[in-house]
Amino acid sequence: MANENQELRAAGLKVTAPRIKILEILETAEQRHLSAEDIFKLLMEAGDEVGLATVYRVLTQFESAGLVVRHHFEGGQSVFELATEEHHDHLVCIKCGLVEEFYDTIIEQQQAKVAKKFGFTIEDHNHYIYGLCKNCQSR
Amino acid sequence: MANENQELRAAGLKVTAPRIKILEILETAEQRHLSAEDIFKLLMEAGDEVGLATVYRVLTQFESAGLVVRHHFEGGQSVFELATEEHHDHLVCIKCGLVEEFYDTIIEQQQAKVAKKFGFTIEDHNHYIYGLCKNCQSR
DNA sequence: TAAGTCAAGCTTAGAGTTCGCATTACTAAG
DNA sequence: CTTAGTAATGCGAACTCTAAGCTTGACTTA
Repeated sequence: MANENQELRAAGLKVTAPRIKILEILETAEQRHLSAEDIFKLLMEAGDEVGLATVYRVLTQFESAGLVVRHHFEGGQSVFELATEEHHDHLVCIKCGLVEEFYDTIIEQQQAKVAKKFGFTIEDHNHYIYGLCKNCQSR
Repeated sequence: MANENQELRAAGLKVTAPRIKILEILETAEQRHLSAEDIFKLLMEAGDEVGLATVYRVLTQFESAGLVVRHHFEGGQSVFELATEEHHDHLVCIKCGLVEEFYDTIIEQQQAKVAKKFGFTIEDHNHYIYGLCKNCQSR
């Protein structure tokens, strides 16, 4: 539990109750990918009094600090996930919302080639594949 | 000019002044990728009285009809482009907004493999590469 | 302990997009 | 060609998501 304290300090952020709670939720929730609202609701359910504005602020700070990554899946709010050491992209089920993470060396390499061909230097990329997961196909 | 009429009819859409004008703009603007606001402004400049709500409505209809494709580039509005026969993805300059289109067979193939591995059937995908274009690098 | 700094909370604001409803325009039938 | 019926437009208001302002409260440092 003092774990979060250290992570926050390491990220150069002051240790405060909202930040600890939000980090805790990100680390323990069943869903890895959560929207600000999701987190807000989980806080409410836990009986924690944190304003929605604070949730947004804290998530933005976490993003700047590299603790979390923000994604914009099709047609909805931003979702946040804890940053991992390795970059990865996402497969999203358009029916049930299931999110799978993938990393494909070949795709990454090809991306670099494409950018080079156009004279671009890559800063970032989004690669989302939308479809139906195994479960949702059979219904 | 009667060209647009036919396209609209072919798409199963009634031929109306706003739809003709918007289609015209999409076909003739220097920028292939336009936001609803962009289109609205161009209409205004041309002296055409079309409501912003109508621009959104028409674009949504065009999208449903398969005439245009909608994209959500990072951090802003949706942009629309005329649908092409062939799918393609995008390189976006985060400084000047330049958009380049690319199609990479290998990436497409790998995507299919990834989806298969996870048991997904692909419905759609977004693949945006963000970076600096040649021009913006040198400044 | 007192002063200063930074975060939290709450409300308000803003951007982007959509909705509701009265009016107008297209289409098809007579 | 005219008319009725349906569908689209225009306008404003509303809505969603997110961020900003400002005051209050908490923690740090002297």
